[in-house]
Amino acid sequence: MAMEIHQSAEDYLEAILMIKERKGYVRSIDVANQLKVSKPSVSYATKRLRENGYISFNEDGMISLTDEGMSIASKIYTRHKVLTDFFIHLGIDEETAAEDACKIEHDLTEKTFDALWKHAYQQNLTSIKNN
Amino acid sequence: MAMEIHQSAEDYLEAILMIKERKGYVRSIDVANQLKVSKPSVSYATKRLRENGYISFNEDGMISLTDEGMSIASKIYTRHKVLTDFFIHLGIDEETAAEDACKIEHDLTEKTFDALWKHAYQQNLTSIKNN
DNA sequence: CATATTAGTTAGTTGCATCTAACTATAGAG
DNA sequence: CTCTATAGTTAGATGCAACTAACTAATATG
Repeated sequence: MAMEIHQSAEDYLEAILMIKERKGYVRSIDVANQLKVSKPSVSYATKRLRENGYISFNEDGMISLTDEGMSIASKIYTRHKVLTDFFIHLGIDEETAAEDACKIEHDLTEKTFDALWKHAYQQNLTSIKNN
Repeated sequence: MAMEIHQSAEDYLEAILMIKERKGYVRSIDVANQLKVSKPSVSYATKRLRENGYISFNEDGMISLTDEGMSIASKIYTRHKVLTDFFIHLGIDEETAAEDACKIEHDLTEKTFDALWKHAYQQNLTSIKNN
C-alpha cells in the first residue's frame, strides 16, 4: 500500500469526490469532462487507481472511492477550499483563486498547509471557519 | 520567442542564478549538484535553454543567463525568497519553508503572488520589507 | 610521462500522462 | 428491428524529463 501518489492521481481522486457531491454518482465520462482530458486518459488513470486500491467500480460502472481514496480526495478537496477562500480573502477573483488553489494544493507539506490554515482562520475568514 | 516555459526550465534558470550569486560562475556540474540531477539531465536541459535563448555558454564552458533568462530566473528567485520568508513568519522551520516555496513558486499567477506578497508585507515581515 | 580525476556529451532506456483513431457494447428513437 | 448516439476500452504515438552506461577531453598528481 501507500504507493507513491502522484499529482495527477490526486487530481482524479479530488475530481471524483467533487462530482460525487454534485451529482450523486460518478462515471468515467464525468471525470473526463471535469478535468478536461480525453476518455482514454481517464481509462488509463482509473485503471491505475483501481489497481492500487483507491477506487472501485460497481456493477453498473459507477466509480466509488475506497476509504483510502476518500482519505486522499478529501484532504485535497479541503486544501482546495481553504486555499481558494484564503486567496479570495486577499482580494483575488474567484476564478483565479480556484485556479491557483488547484495548482498548489498538491505541493504544500502538511505542516505548512496547517500553518496557513490557522493563519487564514485568524484573519477571520468566515467561510473557512465554517469548514 | 516566449516559448512555453516549463517548471523544470524555471528550476534550472533559478538554480543558475543562485549559483552565480553564490560562487560567481556556473558550470553544468554545479547545476547538477544544486538540483540533485544527473549530468546528462543538465546537458539536455541546458541544450534546450540555449536553443531557446535563455542562457549562453562562453568560451570556457561557463553558463550565463541572457536578459530573457535572467528575467525569468529573478522572478522565480524573488518568489522563492518571499514565499520562504512568509512561511517562516508563519512558524515553519527554514528547511520546510524553502522546500514548500520551491514547489509552489512556479504555479501562482502574478495576481495571486502579488496579493500574497502585499499581505505578507502588511504582516510586518521585515526580511521581505528589505527586498 | 603515465595515470587518475573531473567535466561534459552521446546514445539509449524508462515512466508518466497525455493524445487520436478505432473498436465494442449498450440503450433510445423512429 | 435497425440505426444512431453515448460510454468505455484498446492500441499505438507523442513529449517531457529523468536515468545509466559509456565515451571524450582536459586537468592534475605522483
